[in-house]
Amino acid sequence: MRRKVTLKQIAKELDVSISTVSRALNNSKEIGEETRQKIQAFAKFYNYKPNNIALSLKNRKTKTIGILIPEIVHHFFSTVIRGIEIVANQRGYNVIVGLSNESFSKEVINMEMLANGSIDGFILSISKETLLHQDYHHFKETINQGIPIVMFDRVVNEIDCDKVIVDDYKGSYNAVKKLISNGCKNIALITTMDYVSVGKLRTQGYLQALEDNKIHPKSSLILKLDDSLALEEHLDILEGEIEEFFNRNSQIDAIFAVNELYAVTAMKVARKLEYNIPEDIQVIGFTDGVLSKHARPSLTTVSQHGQKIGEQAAHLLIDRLLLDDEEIESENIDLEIDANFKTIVIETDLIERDSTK
Amino acid sequence: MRRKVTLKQIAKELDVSISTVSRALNNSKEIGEETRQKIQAFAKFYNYKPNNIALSLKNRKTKTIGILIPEIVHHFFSTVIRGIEIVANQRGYNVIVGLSNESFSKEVINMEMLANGSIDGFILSISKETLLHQDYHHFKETINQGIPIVMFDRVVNEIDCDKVIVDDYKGSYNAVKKLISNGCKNIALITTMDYVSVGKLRTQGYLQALEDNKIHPKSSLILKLDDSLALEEHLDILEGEIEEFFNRNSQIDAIFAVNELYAVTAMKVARKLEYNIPEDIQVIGFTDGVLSKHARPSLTTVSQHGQKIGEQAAHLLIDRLLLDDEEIESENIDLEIDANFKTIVIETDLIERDSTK
DNA sequence: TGTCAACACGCAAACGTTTTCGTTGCGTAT
DNA sequence: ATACGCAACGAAAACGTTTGCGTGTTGACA
Repeated sequence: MRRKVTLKQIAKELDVSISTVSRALNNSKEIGEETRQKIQAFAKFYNYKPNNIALSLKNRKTKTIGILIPEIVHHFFSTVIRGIEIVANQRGYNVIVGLSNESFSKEVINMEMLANGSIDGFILSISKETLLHQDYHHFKETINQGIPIVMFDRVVNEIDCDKVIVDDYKGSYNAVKKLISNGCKNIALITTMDYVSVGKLRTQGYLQALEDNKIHPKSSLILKLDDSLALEEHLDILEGEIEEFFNRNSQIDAIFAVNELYAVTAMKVARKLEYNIPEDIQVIGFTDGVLSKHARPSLTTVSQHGQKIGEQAAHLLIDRLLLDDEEIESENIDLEIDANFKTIVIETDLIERDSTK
Repeated sequence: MRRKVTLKQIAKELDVSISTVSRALNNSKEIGEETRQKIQAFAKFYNYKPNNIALSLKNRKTKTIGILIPEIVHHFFSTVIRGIEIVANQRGYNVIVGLSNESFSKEVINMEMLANGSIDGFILSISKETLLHQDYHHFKETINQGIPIVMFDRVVNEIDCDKVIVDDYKGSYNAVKKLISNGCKNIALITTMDYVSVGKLRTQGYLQALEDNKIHPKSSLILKLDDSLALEEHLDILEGEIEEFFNRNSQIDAIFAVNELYAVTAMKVARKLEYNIPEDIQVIGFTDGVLSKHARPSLTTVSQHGQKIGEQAAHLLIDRLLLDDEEIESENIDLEIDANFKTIVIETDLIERDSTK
């Protein structure tokens, strides 16, 4: 077992000083050609690579970004991570992942853990519990410590930072508009509780699309489901809820669901009740995941472009990190002033498949 | 913006030495009760938290583990990550994720990047390209530098390290046995090219199950597909291949597929060709993902328990890291001797759903 | 021959910790 | 009064880098 070689060891071996070795390896022209060659050859032979931790300590930056998301076994979130990772890697950053599991305390713990020097900035999506409690002190403190945050998808106005969001409103607006132009009159909405911001926006888009087309929204056609039903183990309960919903509202001719699972479950129930899709009932879901592509019939969805979201978020964060560097170098003190936070909106696409006409 | 407070700042402010502050905060009894209280109160007020990077440098361990996987938008891999993250967090570790995207060079780059001090050990699954080239020098070098590796799922005998694998052989053996006991005579296998070890093992299990039941395997009933077909964009090609396969072999009464996608695609094609499932053709897939649960009919699968794999892998790695620590403290030099690598086999389960009788 | 660049390199500080080894001051036993 | 032990704290090294500054050795030039 041969541990990694350090500058000190090289220096001792070649009988020069540590600084000489460092400069030689960094191709400083302060070092004579001969010694430089010798040192570089030696270093190459022993496969010298500078120690990242030491560099991090010295430079006060780690070149890694922290990702904090509620769940990783989830098509959307993992797609975002992929986008982040690609850009991060391109630009010389690593990613360290923390999972909140939708829990407030885990989110706080994870954040504090990583904020103590482990990362240069965060990219995160807020956990449901945090959104419910509306307690955002950990975000504020982190930002106050000079650690930039980029939020995506589940964001919140109270926090001043860069954001990347999906146009949930327009996405569902267009989806519902599509259903209307396909001749649907009684369009049902299957959604979640309101405290998740994206759910609220998607509901608003639904309502607005109806109104703009002179259709009076009926509250009976809106099914609000508890989040816990989205868990795999409660799938049958979810089906039951939706089935009752259908039975209460036999006039339904279209369904817009705020996520993929609700949509495919609705399709499953509809077929069980002997509705034909898309002839009797047309269905559109939000979030284009693996289920939508392979459902039967394949599901028309509002695609969120998760990877692009991740890429944009990573660019935003890294841009800001580099900007901060420059400002520190130029001893520019008006850091507070030019904060200039951006919110990037990623447009959704309606991917038409077989669940709509 | 208030940057994080350091020991030095506390020391200066309270007019004591850095060492006193450090000891006071660590509750050393070398420090007088009074000063200790004072320092702790001050530290608490300014929310002092030790800098992780400095600790890492001092302790020569980072308390983070590197995960290196081919792909993250993948039910199995993300499930494994979740398992790793849970255990890692419990035991005080962070996880940093690198994606090889099935590429050899990206795997090497990522590994070298992280091996320079950023992590204490690796948990990884080998990329297809690496398996194809059979070039494992980067694993060997990493291990040689004293950085332990735990491999999962896609492992390789050439490398001596801890491993967590699925019993691919027995899993597919039992699946095929089930099909046979359900009365199937002409069981087709849809698999990948051989160089992915798990694919090979699953094929072997298939063959052995047939032989043990006096069924002569026919090569015409084995469809080997190129991996690239598994990509979303080539879905129609995949369907075409499978459709031709069906047409060549009209006697097929069961299908065993080595992954979820092949299985559901086969079901889709079978239905298109007006076979009934499970009456005419029964189907079993490997890898229990989201597709299997929601396919129509729902797919009987061999479940791999990805989360458990991740948890076991994390335990193996962390156990070894702690073991190494002890050995260093006791200056035990016979590190090489008691390597004692384990291979944990996670048994699969056959989850019976509606695609089998 | 003396002066002064230019060159090539070493010293030491700094990043933020922990920890070993002192160093005080003071009370107590001899 | 001397020695000794102990409590309470400080100085400094170490982890592995980078970098500003100092220094010695050249060579050229006046």
